[in-house]
Amino acid sequence: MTQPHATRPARKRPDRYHHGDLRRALLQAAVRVIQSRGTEALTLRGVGETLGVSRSALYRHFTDKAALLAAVGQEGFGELRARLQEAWEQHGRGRAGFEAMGMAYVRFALSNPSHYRVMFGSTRLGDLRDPELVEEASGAFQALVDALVVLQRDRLVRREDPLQVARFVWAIVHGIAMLAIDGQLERQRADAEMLTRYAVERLRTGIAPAPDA
Amino acid sequence: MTQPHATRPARKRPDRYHHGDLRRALLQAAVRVIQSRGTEALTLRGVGETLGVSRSALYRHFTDKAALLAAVGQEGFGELRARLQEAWEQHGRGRAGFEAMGMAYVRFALSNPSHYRVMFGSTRLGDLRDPELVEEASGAFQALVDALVVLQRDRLVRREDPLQVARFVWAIVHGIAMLAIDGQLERQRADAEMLTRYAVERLRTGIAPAPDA
DNA sequence: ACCTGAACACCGTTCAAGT
DNA sequence: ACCTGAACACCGTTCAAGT
Repeated sequence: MTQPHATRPARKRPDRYHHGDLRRALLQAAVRVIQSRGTEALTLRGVGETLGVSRSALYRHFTDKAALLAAVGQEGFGELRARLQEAWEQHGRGRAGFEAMGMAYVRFALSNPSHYRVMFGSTRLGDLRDPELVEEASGAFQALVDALVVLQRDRLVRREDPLQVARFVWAIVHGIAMLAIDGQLERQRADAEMLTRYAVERLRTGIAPAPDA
Repeated sequence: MTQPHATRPARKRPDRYHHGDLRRALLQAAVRVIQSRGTEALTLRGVGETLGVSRSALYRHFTDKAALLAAVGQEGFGELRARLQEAWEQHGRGRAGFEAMGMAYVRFALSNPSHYRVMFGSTRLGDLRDPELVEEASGAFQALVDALVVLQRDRLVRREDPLQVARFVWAIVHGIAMLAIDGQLERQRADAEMLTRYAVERLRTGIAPAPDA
């Protein structure tokens, strides 16, 4: 207040030398670009420019573009896990909760298609897979395993290896999500949600005719 | 035979002006690069060079790189349909044939991971989807629908909308294939095949406990 | 420690020009 | 009709240099 408004506090100066938490800013900017304009549109020059930073400043915080994408993917798996746990807990940790998880999974993917693709695509970029990305992906998968163990305890799911059942369920929602994202379902969102509901029901009883039919 | 061997038939001259069927040659070269070194390694300059042709010759036959990739994807869907039909017909068009189709699907994807990715990824490249690619993809999907209709007739599958059942089954094998390709299953091929077998069985009877359990 | 700016080796695409 | 070769506007990455 005592200063003339020509010299603002440092946090307002866009041309200052050090950039608070540049790594975090770069990551958020990358996520924003991917969300709004797709992964193809993500360029290191572009994110640097929006942050008012040189295009090579990024290399102080990420070894290369693949590492940046791995961080984006990691962030996505964290969000996905949160959505799955919310759905499970807010719908009674039973059959309804299980269906809600499936819907939440597919909705997350369709609401963040480019981000979702990076989550699974960036594991193969770079020679060795980013261990932190793998860790976060395991966390999301574990949310599914945990739910299945509860369903098994309540005799709603066969008592087989929960990891195997979880992989099966994961493949189904991942398959639906990817088909929808890639435009293989006619009316993307509506068909994906209908298919998810159908899948949850047929997952329970199978596609063989009912015994009394 | 009457000509001296210094002047061979035109088809043997590698430096001739016109290139028999350049479009076909470009497509095959692109498939070869994608198979052996991945989609990232596919450059128009590269395929031109291996064919001894300028890098812009390609634009006489494809509107751009996305169109070339769409043609690659189209070719892949044709091969996939052939594999599915083979498996179905050679295993008795029944329950065994259905499982064989599932295995054939996943094996095709794991044997041609980059090609498989292009098949599904190139639908979103380009603003309007290549109609020939869509057509070929529908053909592969139809092989699955046809099999399900037979299974329904023989009372091995519920008599619901076969398109819906087919989408469900497709999502499962696609999900397994994508997870395996992206390195989300520990031992890629072994886990994918085990999971496929498991899926076919649980697909039949569901994951709910058996009625007499 | 952190960032810059020029340079390098790549891309896809276009277009006037050749045959 | 079909292809060439130079040019253009982009990339990611490196590295000596600045503060």
